Formats: sequence, C-alpha cells, structure tokens
Amino acid sequence: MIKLFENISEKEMLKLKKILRSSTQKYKKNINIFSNVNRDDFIVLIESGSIEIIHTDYEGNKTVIEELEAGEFFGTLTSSIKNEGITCITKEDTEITFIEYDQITNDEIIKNDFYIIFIKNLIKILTEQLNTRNIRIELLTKRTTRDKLLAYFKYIDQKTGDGSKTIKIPLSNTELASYLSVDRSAMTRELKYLKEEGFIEQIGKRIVLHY
Amino acid sequence: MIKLFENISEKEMLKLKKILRSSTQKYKKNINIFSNVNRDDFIVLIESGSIEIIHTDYEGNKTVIEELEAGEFFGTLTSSIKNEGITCITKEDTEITFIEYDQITNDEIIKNDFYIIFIKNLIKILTEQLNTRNIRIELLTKRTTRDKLLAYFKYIDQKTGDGSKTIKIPLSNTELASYLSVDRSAMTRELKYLKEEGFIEQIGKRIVLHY
DNA sequence: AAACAAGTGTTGCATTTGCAACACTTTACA
DNA sequence: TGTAAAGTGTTGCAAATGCAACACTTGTTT
Repeated sequence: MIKLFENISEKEMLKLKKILRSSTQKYKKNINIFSNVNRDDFIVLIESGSIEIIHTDYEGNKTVIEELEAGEFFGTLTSSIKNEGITCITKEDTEITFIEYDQITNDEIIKNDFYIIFIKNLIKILTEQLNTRNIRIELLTKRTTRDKLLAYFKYIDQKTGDGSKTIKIPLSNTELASYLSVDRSAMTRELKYLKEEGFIEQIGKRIVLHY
Repeated sequence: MIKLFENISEKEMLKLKKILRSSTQKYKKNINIFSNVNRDDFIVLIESGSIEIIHTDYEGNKTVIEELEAGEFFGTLTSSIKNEGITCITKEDTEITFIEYDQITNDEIIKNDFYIIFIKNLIKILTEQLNTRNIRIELLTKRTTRDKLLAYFKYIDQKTGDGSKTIKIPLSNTELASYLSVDRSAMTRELKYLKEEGFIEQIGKRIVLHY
C-alpha cells in the first residue's frame, strides 16, 4: 500500500503519476541508487523492496539515517551536508519512482479531481515523518543509555500498546543500539542491569515493563 | 515575514485566513498557550513574539524541544507522548494564529486563486523542518562531545559560509549545550581542549575552523 | 542604580560509556 | 548443506562525561 496514493484508485494513481511526469526504475540488491541525481528536488518513492540511507562522515564512520520499506518515501535531503557522504543502498531488489518536487504543483495536476487527496496525503506523511524525527530527537537527548532505553520502551508501549506493558521490540539489538546511538555492548550491559534491578522482565522475545 | 504566506499579499492573506477559519489570540509573556487545545489538529503560527516548546519527562527533567520566532509555525505534535509534559511558553508578548489542519483542504479554500501558492509554501516549510530535524539527529548521533562540536561548526560554516571557515555561533553556550544534549560545563571543557589542540581558534565572538 | 536573574569558566570526582577482543549463535546464500 | 556473514553476550580497561559546587561576568528589571 502506497500511502502517498491512499484513497486513490490504481487507475487514477497511474494517471497522476503520468501527469507528475514521474519515472520508475528497477534496481538490483546492494545498488547505490544515487549516482547522479540531485536529491533535493525529488520525492523518492519505494514501490517495492527497501532501501537504506547511509551517511558516511569525513572519518569514515557510517550511520544508517533511515530505512525505507515499500510504500514509503523520502522527499528531502536527508543530511545537512549536500552531496557529501550520503548513499542510498537497496537492501533487496527494489523498484523506485522519482517525482520532481516542482511537478507537484504543475498546471495540469492541479486540475485533476484527485489532486486534493494527493496533497492531503503528502502533507499527512510529511507531518508524520516530522513526528518520527521528533520522537527520535527526544530519545537521543536523554543523557544515559538507561534513560534512552526506558523512554524507548515506553514509546513502543504507547505506540503499539494495549496497555499491557508487554512489548515486542521491532528492531534487533544492533539496530536499536544504532537508533539510540549507543555502543551495542554497553547497551546489552545496561539491559542486563535493568533486568537485575527489576525495571524490565524478558519473556521470550517480549519485554514486560515494571515501571 | 510569514513564510507560510510568502508571495501572497497582505489582503489575500487575510482572505485566506478567513477562509481557513483561523483564529488569532494575544498572549502576555510567560504564558502557557496550551491550556485545552488539542495540538494534533492545529497549525500554530507565530505572528509576533516568540515561544518555547518544552518537554518535561516523568522525572521532571525539562528539555527545550524547539524555539519559534515570529513568522514560524509548528504543525505537528512535537512529542511522542500525547498530552504528557508538553508546554508551550511565550517568551515575550506574543500573537498566535491557530489554523485547523482539516481546513487546509476545505471546499472553499481550494477554489481560491492563491491556494496553490499556499500549499507550495506549506510543503516547502514542512520539508525544511524535516531537514532541520535530520541535521540535529545527525549531530546527536555523534558519540563524543568533540565530534558533536566539530560537526556542528562545520554545519554552521556550510549554512552561513562564505568559505572563510570563520563562523559565528547563533546560540549561547548554554543553548548550544542543550541543543547538542551535552553537559554545559563538559562542553566548555571540550571547547578549551579544541582550542589548545588547534582545531579551533576564538577571535572575539567568532570561531575560526582549522580542520 | 541597585537587585536579581541568567550565563560563563573552572575543577575534582564518581559514574557511565565506548572500545577492543573474544566465544558463541543465528541467519543468509552459493 | 556447508561456509561465510551478521548478530549476540561478556568483560577489562581507559577515556569521556555528567554532576556539583564555586566565583565571576553579563544582562534585565524595577
């Protein structure tokens, strides 16, 4: 399901894409999709497959900025530093549609019956993405690994929560450590302490919160 | 200058605001502007003055999430945690316009001649805000205070830069420490080291980068 | 101009954290 | 199916950081 075209039929979607002068390309696994495209001006929409946006700084440290699955998109330069160290790698065989930002308000599209729905979708997604970023910032500003973990668990509980305080982490430990920007082994250590001190309890792949 | 109404005349702006069924209110200094408004559904536009968005967690720690000046707005829930610990405080006498999100695509507005410009502005601002968040995330994921500072200086240099590698920090030290989420005194210490080791040089209120 | 609030620089110290190295398990794929 | 690659848990240790306390400066308000 492509959120950008939610409430728009397949047929209308194709029409919109055409009017938007979008182009679609297929990529194999582990391909850098940005060889020569100026990212600023495009919406990059994942039709199928998935990609990883990676930043490599001047010292060679790599950070996964974002992972995008089918149906998701990104539409802004994902790094402060233009054309410097940003790569988008396909994690599997992936099909991508590029839409130029300027086309979003071209003469033809604004006459289309589904334009308002499209715009509504776009704004909704952008605000959701802003939310996602705000949440991560809130977690990253916690000063200790412990606080980051506790706040993250609480967030997952609220997001997926049935109020049971039993959660399932949607990330691997390595991924979570990267997301919270802490050392993986130090995080494992802290998780151990949290268990020992009774803050959390691990039952299989689930975590029960006692705070 | 209100970015949301860029390229729209004063007269047309007032017309748009009316169609959007917006409401404007004045507040004195140090007032919490959210007493009973559901933030989710509103664009909060600062007409004059400035506000501070503060998150207070369950332990009472306060974090300034964002500071907004005249002309700026925010349009999404700024915290993961709904209705929990978020307060918006006016820093001075401030005038604020509230626009309901649903009104952005109401029947009347989409017929307005300036609607496309308004939508373009809105999307542009949202993507800029996303960029701002992405930059902060990139800085916050740096593991050491040193790396955060060096990356921050580099970012300021690129943003304001004439290539001279001489920058002026737009934040006080206290604010910068908060922005980078490090202890202020520890940051001062690290700045001292950076000077001693020749990475940076301080000339008056300006910093020269030697890296 | 006085009084107060906010910001700055410094330091000792305890704690937290990253790093490195290792063994072991799970997953991916040729 | 066997081998490589990726993920996991553990630990010692050095380094980075937060915290607290202090004196001092700058800015704001009445």
